[in-house]
Amino acid sequence: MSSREQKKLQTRHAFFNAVLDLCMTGQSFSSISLRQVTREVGVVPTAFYRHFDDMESLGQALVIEELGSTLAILSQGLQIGRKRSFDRQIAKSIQLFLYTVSDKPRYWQFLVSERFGGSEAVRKAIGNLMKLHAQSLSEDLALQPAFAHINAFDRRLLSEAGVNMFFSWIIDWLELSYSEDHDDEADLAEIEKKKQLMLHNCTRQAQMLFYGAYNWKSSEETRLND
Amino acid sequence: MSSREQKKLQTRHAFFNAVLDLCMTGQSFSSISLRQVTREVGVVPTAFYRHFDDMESLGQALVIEELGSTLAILSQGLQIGRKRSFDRQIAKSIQLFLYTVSDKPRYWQFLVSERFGGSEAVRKAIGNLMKLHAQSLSEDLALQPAFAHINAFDRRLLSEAGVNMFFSWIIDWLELSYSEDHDDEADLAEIEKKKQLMLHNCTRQAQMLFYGAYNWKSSEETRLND
DNA sequence: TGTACATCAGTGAACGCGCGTTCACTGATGTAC
DNA sequence: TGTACATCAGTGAACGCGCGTTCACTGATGTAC
Repeated sequence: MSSREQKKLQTRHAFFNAVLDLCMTGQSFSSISLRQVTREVGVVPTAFYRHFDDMESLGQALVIEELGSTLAILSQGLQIGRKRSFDRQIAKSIQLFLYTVSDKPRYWQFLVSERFGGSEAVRKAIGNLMKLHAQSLSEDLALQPAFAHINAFDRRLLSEAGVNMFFSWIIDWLELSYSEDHDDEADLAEIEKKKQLMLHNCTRQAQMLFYGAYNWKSSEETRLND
Repeated sequence: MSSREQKKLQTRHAFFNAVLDLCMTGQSFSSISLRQVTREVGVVPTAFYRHFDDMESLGQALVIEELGSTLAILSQGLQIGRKRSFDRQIAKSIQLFLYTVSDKPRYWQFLVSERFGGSEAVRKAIGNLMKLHAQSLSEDLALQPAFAHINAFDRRLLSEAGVNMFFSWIIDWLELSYSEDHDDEADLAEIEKKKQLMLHNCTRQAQMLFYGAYNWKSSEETRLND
């Protein structure tokens, strides 16, 4: 790759980083202006068009090129169904998940905030990502003997419910993580206690869902009408 | 109440409606401008300040004054734990929930989109609403014999997981509802089939969670460390 | 290797536009006597 | 009931500002011979 191409890719990543940083200041992606982004990157506004058609394309590219790999890494790490001890595996997986989230806060904050946000392209890109993630979780669960009695369709439903549940924790968890950085040291113990409590509660919620699935009979019809 | 006060209240509601309508066009609340709202209401931009300090306050008031009652009505209608037949009760409750959502699409779309959106005041107001809703669901569940063995703490966790699950369906459900209005008549049967399938899938997801809770032992500790 | 030309990421001036907010105002409604 | 004054929701002109996008440009990097 030529040094010119390298430099361009570098700037492209700077655009992604600028968006993520700006989104951490409390504003949503659709309220961020093209000029704000270029200012953050350190280029002139017109340079934007060398990389993207408009903000919508930038957001879409960010999700597809940057956030996709984050989710993929998580999927690979989880492997929730690969181990024997089903019970402890849930607790460990939740722990891994939440600390993965803390590790790249900007990525997860963006995913959650913009999942139902103002940009259609971004919404769709995130939706696709989550479907892929649910698919991958579903395949993992298929390996777990405890779920052998659940058919593929129900396993997919379970995975989607699981992924949605995991995502519902992210914002609260990140808020706890942030307070860790800003509060004085005396409170650190207090925050750590809160994090342990949240880990505990999230694990319990996940257990209710997955125990439910464990006790589930795929053969049983769900009738809607009386 | 004087006719002048009545007129003012009317305009205040017109502001709420304007925001909801504008949010249905695909843009997020934080990207809507003050002038857009006043244009939609049909008053001059400066008239805005007779009612609200800024857009942030408008959003907050909208959630507290308008959307709170919507959720309250739903809670009242659900009463998920009040009936004997626990199994069928889930199916009926999901059905009621989704049709409540279709009934006031703008309200639910706003709640979901802005739950993690760009306005802190709105985010917090919606968070409070959802906590209240989870609380009310938890109290309902306490009346259901099937959950008598679950302690109050776990019941609260279950309720929060449930409310999050319900909210995760809303956007997909509304998209189905919208397509009903816009597609040609030939496809109506197709869409109705999709809605029935989604009702079926949502019910199954809810059953997994609540069956899980049914099989849950509150006495069992959730240990996090090895 | 050296030269002449092509490419193209980033520049900088300029544009018209919608924005939030100020201010002094109008005129219908409400109140005090 | 009639009059004189107060209130205040909505008006309309004006402001300075940041916005997205256009255009012709610069100068470093890449390529062909």
